[in-house]
Amino acid sequence: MSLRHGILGLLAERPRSGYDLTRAFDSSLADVWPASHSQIYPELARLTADGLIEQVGEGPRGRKVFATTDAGDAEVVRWLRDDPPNRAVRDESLLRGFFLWLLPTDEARSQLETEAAWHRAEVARYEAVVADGSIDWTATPAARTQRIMIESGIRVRRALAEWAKWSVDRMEHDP
Amino acid sequence: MSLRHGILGLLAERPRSGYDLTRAFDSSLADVWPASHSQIYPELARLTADGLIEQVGEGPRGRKVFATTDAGDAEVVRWLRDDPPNRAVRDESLLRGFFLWLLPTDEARSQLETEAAWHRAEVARYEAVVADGSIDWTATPAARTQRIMIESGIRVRRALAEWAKWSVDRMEHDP
DNA sequence: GCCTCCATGTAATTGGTTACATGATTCT
DNA sequence: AGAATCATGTAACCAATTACATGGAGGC
Repeated sequence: MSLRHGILGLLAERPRSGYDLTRAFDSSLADVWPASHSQIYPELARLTADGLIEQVGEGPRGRKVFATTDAGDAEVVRWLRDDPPNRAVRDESLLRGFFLWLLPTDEARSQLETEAAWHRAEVARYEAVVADGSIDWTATPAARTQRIMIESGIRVRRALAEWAKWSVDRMEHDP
Repeated sequence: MSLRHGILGLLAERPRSGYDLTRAFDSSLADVWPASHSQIYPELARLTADGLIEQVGEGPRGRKVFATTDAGDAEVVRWLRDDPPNRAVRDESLLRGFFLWLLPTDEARSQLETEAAWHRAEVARYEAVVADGSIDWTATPAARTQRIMIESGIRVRRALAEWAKWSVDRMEHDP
């Protein structure tokens, strides 16, 4: 139940509304665990019913702000400590890769070049976030951790960009 | 509909049974698109009903061998050409990373060391497959493509192993 | 005779996506 | 006045996991 724990983890940092959570799952967490508001709002209701979070405030337009309860904080930590990570990863781009031999060589090559370009653009996007002067990545434990997680994104994308280029070169002299 | 196209792609290479497909989704494709037999058998029925595959043989223990039809072959190619890849990736290990600041530093460090070790072991596993003398990676277009896809696994895992080590070092002098 | 692997399927539940539905506030 | 953004929710559908269920063939 990763969505559940993702929400708990975000609320353990600071109180947020469903809308705030939706934006977090759509920006910083989008590359590891995307989630939409239609999933988040019902889960907030369940987490409240289970006593792991509670509403701690309200705002304009019916905004409801939630925070973790002590039980909720304990549950995230328990999850991190005791639940073994589910290492199943689903990546449609790479699945397609397995079947590229079904296309004419030049089309396959062109698709891999598109992949390389996409990953390079992602690296640039991450690097721009890191270089953003308005963020102090040493300010809090959460910020330091976030800096580390951005680094994982940079390195994975860079590896995939270089891999895609390597594949194109390899196909060049071995069609 | 990635499962559907994954099955079509595998059957485009050569005829297989549901059991064969299950093993493929559990070995070579496991790292990009895991799928279990309980998903595969109903999908084979749907693909048959849609005229994209057909049963071309049978074997002991009720084994049914399927192959793509011309329409099926055309559909995989159409998918590769026209459907933009869904780039949403879900990785629970990395999601957990975002919340490691909730653990005492030494526990967080130890978790990252476990990650590094796991990724290094995966790299070794892939490298053993590549080094397996009984496989000729230049024999067919499909084999050449598979070699390229294994390389993506090696490079991504290596990047993550090195990232995890980098994170531990970073936490060392900046707790 | 027993164990392992091969081989196929269904059912119940959970998780996730897409579409539907509504409305307040703020900015220009 | 109109557009963009903030803000919440539900419903229908599709995809995936886990559990249930069964049995044949081959090796030892």
